[in-house]
Amino acid sequence: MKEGPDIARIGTLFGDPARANMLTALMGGQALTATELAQAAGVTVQTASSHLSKLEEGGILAQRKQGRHRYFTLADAAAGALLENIMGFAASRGHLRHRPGPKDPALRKARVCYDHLAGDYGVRMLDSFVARGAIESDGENLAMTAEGRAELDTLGIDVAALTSSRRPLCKSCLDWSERRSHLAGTLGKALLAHFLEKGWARRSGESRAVLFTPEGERKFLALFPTG
Amino acid sequence: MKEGPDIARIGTLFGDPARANMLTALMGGQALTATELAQAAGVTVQTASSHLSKLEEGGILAQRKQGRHRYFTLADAAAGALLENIMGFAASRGHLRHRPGPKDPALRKARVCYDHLAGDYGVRMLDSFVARGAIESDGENLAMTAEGRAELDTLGIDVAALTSSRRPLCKSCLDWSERRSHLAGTLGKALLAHFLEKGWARRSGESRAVLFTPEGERKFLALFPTG
DNA sequence: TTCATACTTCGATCGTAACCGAAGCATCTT
DNA sequence: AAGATGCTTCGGTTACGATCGAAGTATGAA
Repeated sequence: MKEGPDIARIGTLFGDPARANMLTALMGGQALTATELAQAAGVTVQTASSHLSKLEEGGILAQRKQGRHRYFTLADAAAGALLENIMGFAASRGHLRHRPGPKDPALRKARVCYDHLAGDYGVRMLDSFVARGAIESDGENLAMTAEGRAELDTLGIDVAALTSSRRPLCKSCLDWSERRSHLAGTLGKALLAHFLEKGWARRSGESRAVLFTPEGERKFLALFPTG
Repeated sequence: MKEGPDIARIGTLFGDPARANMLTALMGGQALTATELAQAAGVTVQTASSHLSKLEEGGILAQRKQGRHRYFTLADAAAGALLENIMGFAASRGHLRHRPGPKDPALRKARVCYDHLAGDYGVRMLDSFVARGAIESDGENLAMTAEGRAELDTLGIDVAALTSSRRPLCKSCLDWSERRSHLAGTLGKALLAHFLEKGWARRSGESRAVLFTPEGERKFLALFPTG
C-alpha cells in the first residue's frame, strides 16, 4: 500500500492500442466524435464508448455535447503536453509502430502536433529562430529574447498576450519523424494559427497534414531561412 | 496499421502497478537490485525479473552487473523526466493512490525526486529563486538570469559546466505533495548534490527522504527566505 | 408519431499478461 | 568442492479487461 501519484492508472490509459490510436488522432487538435474515434481506433462504437469514458474519467479527454453528437478533445494543454512527451520518448527509443516516420510525404513535411506545427517545416522554423537569436536554447529549454519579441511584433503576433497563460511560451517538442525538436508552447500555437489565418496553409480535412499554398510556402521559407 | 510512435507500448510499461512501484522506488535516484525492487513492488523475485527485463527492453531502465548483483537505474534523464511528468499529471488530476501526499512528514518536508530536491523545501527553494529574480518564470518555463548566475557562482556552483549538457539547466517539476512546482534540471541536481556534499543534509537509507541537520536547516532557510 | 442517427449499457466470450512454484544458471564464500 | 546467494527461465493457473452483439436511451428529421 504505497503512497504517491497513481502512475499506473495513467499508464494503463495510454497503454491500450485502441486508446492510443484515439489519442493520436486527437493530436490533430480537432474535436472528433465518438464514431470518428472508433473508426480511427479500428474498433466498434461500443468498444470506443467504453474507452472514451475511461479516458474522460482519467482527466485526459473532455467532451462537449452538441445535438446528438459528442465531440471529444484532449482535456487541456497539460494532457497534450504529456502525450507529446510520451510520443517523443517512444520515438527516441525507436519504438515505432511501423516505419521511422510517416509514409505520407505531406505529413513528413508539415503536420499538426496537437496545436502547433511539426514535421520538416516545424523543425526548420525553430532552427531558424535559434540561428538568428530570436530564441535561446539551453539544450531543451527555450527562452524568447528581446530581439525575438520585436520580430514577432512586426509579424503581428502579440507576445505579451501569449505569456499571460500558465502554459509556457516556448517549449521544445521532439519530432518523431525528424528526430529533432520543433516549437511547441503558446507561441507555437499562435504561429500555426497565424499561418492558417493568413491563408499560407490549410489543414487537410482527413489527416493531420498541413498543406501550404505555393505562395504561402514561398513566404514561409523566406521568413525561416536555413542556417 | 497506423504509423507513428508506439505510445501504447510505453503506456503499458508504466501501466502495471508492480512496475509503477519499481519505477517510483527508482525515482530516489539510487541504483537498486532486482531483489530490492521486488520487495518495493510487493511481488516475488521471479515476477520482478520479468518486469525488469520488459522495462529494460523498453529503454526505461538500465542495468549494471556487479558480481552476483544486478543494479537497476532509470536509463537516463529523459526516462526520469517522463516519469516526473506522468507523476505530475496524475497528481494534478487527483489520481493519488492513497492520500493527498506522503504520510511521512519527513517525506513531505524534503525528499529526492529522481535527482533533485522535492517537497516543501524544494518548492521553497524555487519560490525564493523566482522572488529574488535569480530565475525567471514564464508559467512553467524557467530561465536563469545573470543575477542568478552570479549568486550561484558565489555558492561555488559552476553554472557554465551545467549548461553544457543536453539536459535543460532549469526545469519545473510539479510536486505531488505540495501541488506546486519545484526545481528540476541540471541545476536542481547540482544543488541537491551541493547540500549533501556540504553536510547540510543526508539521504535517508530506506526512503526517499532527505534529512537536514539542524545546522544545515538553518543555513538552507537563510539562503532561501520566503517572500 | 414514426423513423433514423449517435451513442451508451448490458452480458458473454476470449486472449493476454501478471503471478508464483520449481528448477536452472551464475557468482561469491569457505 | 560444497554450499549459499542473487537472479532467470519454464510451466501452469488465474484474473482482468478488451471486444462485440444485442438491447436501450437521447436527439433530430420526416
